[in-house]
Amino acid sequence: MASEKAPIPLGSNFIRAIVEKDIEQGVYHTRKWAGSPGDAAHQSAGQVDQAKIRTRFPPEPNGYLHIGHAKSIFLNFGLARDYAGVCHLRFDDTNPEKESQEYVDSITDAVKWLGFDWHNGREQNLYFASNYFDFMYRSAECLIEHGHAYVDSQTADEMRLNRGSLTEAGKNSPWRDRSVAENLALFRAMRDGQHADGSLVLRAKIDMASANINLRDPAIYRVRRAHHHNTGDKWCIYPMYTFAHPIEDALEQITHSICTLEFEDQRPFYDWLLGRLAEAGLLAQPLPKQYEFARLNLTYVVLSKRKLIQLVEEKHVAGWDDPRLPTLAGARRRGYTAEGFKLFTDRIGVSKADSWIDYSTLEDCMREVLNESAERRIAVLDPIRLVIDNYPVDQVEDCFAPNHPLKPELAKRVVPLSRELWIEREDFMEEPSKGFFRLMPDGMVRLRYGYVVKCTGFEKDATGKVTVVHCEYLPDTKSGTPGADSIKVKGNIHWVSVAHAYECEVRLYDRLFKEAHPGEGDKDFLDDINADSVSVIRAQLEPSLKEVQAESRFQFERHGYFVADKKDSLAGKTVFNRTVTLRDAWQK
RNA sequence: UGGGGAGUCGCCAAGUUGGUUAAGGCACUGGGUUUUGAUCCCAGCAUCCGAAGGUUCGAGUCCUUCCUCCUCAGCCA
Repeated sequence: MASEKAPIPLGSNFIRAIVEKDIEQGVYHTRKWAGSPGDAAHQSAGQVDQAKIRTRFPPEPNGYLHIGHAKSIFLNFGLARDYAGVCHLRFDDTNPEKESQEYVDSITDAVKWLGFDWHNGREQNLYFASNYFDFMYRSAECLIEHGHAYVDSQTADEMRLNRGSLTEAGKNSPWRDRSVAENLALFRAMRDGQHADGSLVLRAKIDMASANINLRDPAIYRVRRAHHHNTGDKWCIYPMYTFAHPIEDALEQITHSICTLEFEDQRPFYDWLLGRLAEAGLLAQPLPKQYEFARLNLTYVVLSKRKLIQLVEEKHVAGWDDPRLPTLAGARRRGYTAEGFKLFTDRIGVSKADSWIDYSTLEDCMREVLNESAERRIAVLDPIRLVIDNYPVDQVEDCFAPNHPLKPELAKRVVPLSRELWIEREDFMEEPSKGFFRLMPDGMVRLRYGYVVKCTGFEKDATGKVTVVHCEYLPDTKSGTPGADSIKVKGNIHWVSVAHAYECEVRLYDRLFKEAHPGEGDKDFLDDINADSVSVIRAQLEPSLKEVQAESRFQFERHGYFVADKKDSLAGKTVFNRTVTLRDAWQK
């Protein structure tokens, strides 16, 4: 047995491997944590951190979270959960012009909805980068004092010109060799509002000839007179992401700072900055390390913030929570579940390879979760009348339908049967196509949970459209009675009693885009919008569906999964959204 | 064309320091069960790891060359 290889845990990936190795080697065994973010002095006065690792999910509050973020959330919070660590929710709010409280609120909602929590005992690990502005300012002065940063008076255009190109080295700024005293005075004047927006910028002093352009004296502080959602008008200079992010991680004692691939080139600066600040005694060791994974690419949707904002602002959709949007708020209204997203992220894995996940993979995950959890109900979406001519006019009888075929303990409910029923238009064919085994002239079919009926005729209106189908029922064949199987029929259709039906609004959603890669090439992605991405219908539902709680999810048998819309449903007037159809192997 | 990454079955993705027949999931294809053309069950599904050379008793794992794709030149994140 000892010679057998250990089984590979499901969901094994390179980041888990790194974390496991770090824990095994005790890289963070002596790491301290004073109970809150802080500098070296603060943390060194604390205890050895009980959290084995600290990760963080650091969104910028400048938009709504989407499915791509779900991948990152499950990664970061999941790692913390699996390795006895904690994960911080941190708002990376260093650019006041784009950020707002609305986004902060929607983001916290979404993370909670996915089932995560940033509390660790009494510790509440919800942070804002803007709360570290004082320390960031101090760090900037520290860099200046050690000759690692300078104030540049070049214009943005000049800076760009002197940055060089991918193949050519950049040129030093004429202001690169200002004295420490002058830099300090200038930087303080920037802070004190004595310089116009854009007139001066603080730059790290590294190497204008570096092959890595991010090391060619990156800008780390800019003058920007803007009202900040958290700090108000206290500051007129704001740190850049490049500078702020590593510091945020270090102050929070993050061990594994996980981001997407496009930040790979940034890692050398991340390490450079933290190294300089740690050697100056400002930051506690061990320092956080950055790791990168491939972001999610999903077909048939757009996940870029710019495009999502455009869809919302130009009203191509009804808002950030439009059920067709890949935002988490939209997915929630669509009826997608947190469990489904968990399954999805487990299934797609984490690696550094660029990949495209087909949208159907997500839908499959939602189906899988919903199949297990959603109770069954009956709904006729495109009704035509079925009259059982040999059924007594005023008779009503109870039929019993299981609430969940896989869970008998959920019992059965009563659905009333009477002479006139609504059935699905597509369940009747005057001239059946090959393989069709539902209702057809002279054909027999079972009314699900009721009787076997034989079609005896049908009526059409002036346009040739079938309006009524006639049939006769076989009294001995009621489901659940001994004679039920006396006649075997292949077809089995659902129905709702006309006299008892609850008519209601149902929204059938489809993909927002008709192309797998919206806007691919030089097209405008808006041209790929699917004009039929939603159709609002009046459906006939079984009576038990009239009063249901918002966000209740059901499988409408033979159709798919539906959710009671949490926004537009009124008491006694539920509106349903189609989450996803059932798989349908029948090639029509 | 400089730097940094990535290329393993249709789509994802494991593959420790090179060691026997290349995990797993999804999809797909057969077959079975089924009062949802759903679910479920069973079986099948890469002599091959971007390509070509090389090292080795032995290579997806090491070396060389080449190819393809992604990414970086914001006072965005």
